[in-house]
Amino acid sequence: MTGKDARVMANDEQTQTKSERLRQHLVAVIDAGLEPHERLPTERDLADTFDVSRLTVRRALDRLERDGRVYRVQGAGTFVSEPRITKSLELTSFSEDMRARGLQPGSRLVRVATVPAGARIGYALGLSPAEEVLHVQRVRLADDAPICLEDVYLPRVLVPGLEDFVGTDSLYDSMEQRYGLVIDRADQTIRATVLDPGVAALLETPAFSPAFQVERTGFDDRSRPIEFAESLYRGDRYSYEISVFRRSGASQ
Amino acid sequence: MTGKDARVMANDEQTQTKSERLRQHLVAVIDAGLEPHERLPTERDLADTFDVSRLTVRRALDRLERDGRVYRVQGAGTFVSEPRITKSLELTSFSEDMRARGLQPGSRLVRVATVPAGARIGYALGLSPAEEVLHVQRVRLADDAPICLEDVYLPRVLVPGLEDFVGTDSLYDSMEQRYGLVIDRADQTIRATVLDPGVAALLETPAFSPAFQVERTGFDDRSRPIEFAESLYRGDRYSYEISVFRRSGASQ
DNA sequence: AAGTGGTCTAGACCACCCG
DNA sequence: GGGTGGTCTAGACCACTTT
Repeated sequence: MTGKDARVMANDEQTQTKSERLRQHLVAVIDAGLEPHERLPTERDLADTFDVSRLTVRRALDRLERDGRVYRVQGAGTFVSEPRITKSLELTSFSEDMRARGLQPGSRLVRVATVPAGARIGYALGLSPAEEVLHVQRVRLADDAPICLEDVYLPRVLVPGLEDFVGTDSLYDSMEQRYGLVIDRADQTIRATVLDPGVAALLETPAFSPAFQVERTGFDDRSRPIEFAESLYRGDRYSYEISVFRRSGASQ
Repeated sequence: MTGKDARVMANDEQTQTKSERLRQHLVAVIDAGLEPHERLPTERDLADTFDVSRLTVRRALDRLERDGRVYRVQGAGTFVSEPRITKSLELTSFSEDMRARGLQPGSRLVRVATVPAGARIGYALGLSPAEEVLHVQRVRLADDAPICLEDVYLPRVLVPGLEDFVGTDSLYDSMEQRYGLVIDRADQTIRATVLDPGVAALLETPAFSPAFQVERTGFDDRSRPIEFAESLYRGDRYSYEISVFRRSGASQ
């Protein structure tokens, strides 16, 4: 009963685990004034202070370490990391991505249509080539300037009637709220290319400018494909900033 | 004492934790013949079978889930994932990367020199602009065809005498074996660009071909910068294949 | 020698799904 | 309701670094 009480008690704003609340608290403490390489309290001290088990403390610190906020040295302690410029690559919507870069996201609808999937898109989505998909083509904007041309393909059966809302709402908000579709993971292939004159015109940039070509297949939390997308990003206005880590486990 | 005995006993080949051994065992079981979406034994069953605690089982499954090998559904079970085409972005050397793509890695040394860091490289490495860095420029090959032009800068004080081995050994093997320098994490910025005529000639490709420009700062396990590198990858011969995940923790 | 993080145990309660 | 994964506890021993 104590477990449940504690959980309910502290839920002023959000339903969260103890370790997640502790993690957020530690982030606040670090941001409030700890210097890089300054030592945090020991795991046992934190456990005592916040009246949780040491395992719970370690879970919070594990996440902070994965996020690059702290590093740990066995026998010595846990220390604040040097501030990072880049974050690990995350699955974010275009809108979130632009806001994180301090830009105002926007969108210009080019085409909405129901079409047969065809071989390539059908293969990516695990559909027969004859099965219908909803095709949404948009020019994505940041501060009213074109950033990328995006073609999204969704299995028709998963999103009946979605075309009526495409112009107005966020596509992914609609998918989540109307159909319960949430993309949990996406596999991407990123290529370097140059823009065809037609695409270049849509993106208001010279023909043959450098660009990223991104193919993405989005999966739900049970690894079922629910989205295939192709995007062309202006190379002069977009870059990837990512952190990569040495793999711990061998083989795979 | 039982813990230590068990650890020593099973260390025929490697020194590993119980959860890591269990993880590798499960990978072998999955690869041996489990179908996608087939259910694994329950966590409690695995704990009994392998005579470990449930937490240890969960640690193994956590890693498999992060690697995309399994997915879990609360109340239902743990299931084998659909095979993945792409893996999460990992910190690998060029050589490992090429071997993973089934290509024979190679290298053509262009320049080795000791130079002042300058403002940009010094900033990235946390050095004064006047401090000396070792500059190694190489054309990296796959199956004897040029893939990228790579400029690596290392603080001179960290790698005294390295220039004598640059032509012969793997650069990162040398750094690790001679100086104990291991890159644990790297921050990268990836841009789309086209190749200057000079670089294009080195890479044996037409001028103004599409290319990736990659800036990388490598850090050791205590978040100290130990390497700055710039690479230009031929867009026709290189692409990024990565998985991205919905972030679990909020804020950050 | 003392203290730190790394790993593990045995047991408990919760939220969720229906094999 | 019974079984599943998700979270948490209190305690233990190990490997490692160092006030």
